[in-house]
Amino acid sequence: MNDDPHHTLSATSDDRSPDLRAEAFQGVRAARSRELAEDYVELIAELIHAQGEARPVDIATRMGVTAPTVAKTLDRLARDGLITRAKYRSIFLTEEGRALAKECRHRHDIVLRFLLSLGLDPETAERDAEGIEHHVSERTLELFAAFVARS
Amino acid sequence: MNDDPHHTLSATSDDRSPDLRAEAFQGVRAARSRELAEDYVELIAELIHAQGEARPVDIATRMGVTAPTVAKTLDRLARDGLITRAKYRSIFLTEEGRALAKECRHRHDIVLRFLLSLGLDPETAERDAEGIEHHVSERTLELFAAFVARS
DNA sequence: GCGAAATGTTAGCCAAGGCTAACAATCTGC
DNA sequence: GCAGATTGTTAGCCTTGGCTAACATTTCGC
Repeated sequence: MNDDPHHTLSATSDDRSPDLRAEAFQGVRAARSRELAEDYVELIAELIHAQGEARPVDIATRMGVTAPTVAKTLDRLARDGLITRAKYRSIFLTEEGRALAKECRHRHDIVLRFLLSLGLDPETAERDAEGIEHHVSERTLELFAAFVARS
Repeated sequence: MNDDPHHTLSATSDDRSPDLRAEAFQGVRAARSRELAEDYVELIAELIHAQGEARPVDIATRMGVTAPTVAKTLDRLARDGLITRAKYRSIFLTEEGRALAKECRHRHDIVLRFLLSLGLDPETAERDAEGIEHHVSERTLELFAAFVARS
């Protein structure tokens, strides 16, 4: 797997070409730029389900940010076609937003259940899942799901 | 594990208090703000090991960004005490930078080996590890390491 | 050792995602 | 139905992390 005789840095030293490496980082950056939108859409879907509507104040509370930050982010989501909103009214997901929410929920669920299967306590599992879910490829997700099913 | 009779949203519905939820997101945001610094420091350590020195041009190539972006980021790292640099000279890690690099390398290794143990192909494993490593708690890391050792 | 190529820096632009302060609208209780 | 509380918006500021264009320095080839 690795015939570097030195082996000093690590047992999994990264000998990929700089280009491949650069691609990986670009992928990570792309994922990062989607993360916030995914978190919002997922939360909005949840609020609509749980309370019948999604209000900025509830989003702010649950995201741990201030109301103006929520307003600005919601404007971006609307611009990007994920939600619709009217002044002083609660928020609705577009078809596209609902699709994204569903997909995120699915990924979140699998990651969370995977971590729980490994034996992680629920609170840490929830925290880690929140961060990890946006960085898991389709292939990895399948492996996680298979592991959960097997356990 | 979950006695919610509805069970309509998901098998792992999130009934944490809004405050706990907000904390989780704050943690994720904190992790995000550290990510770039960690990636740079890790890469700088690697370059120093592999080539004897870390030059901005190599960082730019491997991170997939332009030279001015690297320059600006390096200024922030210097401001934050992770590296030292002189104009037109190559980059050095401070004691603190070296410690961070070591820690990151360790986390990266475990996550990567864990993904490989699950049966993921090396290229995808490397890509996913890059994104995941910053969002894995100490507890989770231990579980990953234990899994690798067991397999 | 000089000129060209490679590398590094500076200036200035942009968008995202935070914040506070100030104001506007809606909702609630009486 | 109005006053006060709650909620929502707007304006303006900041940092981060991207970019291009322009310029400065260093290094390399000969």
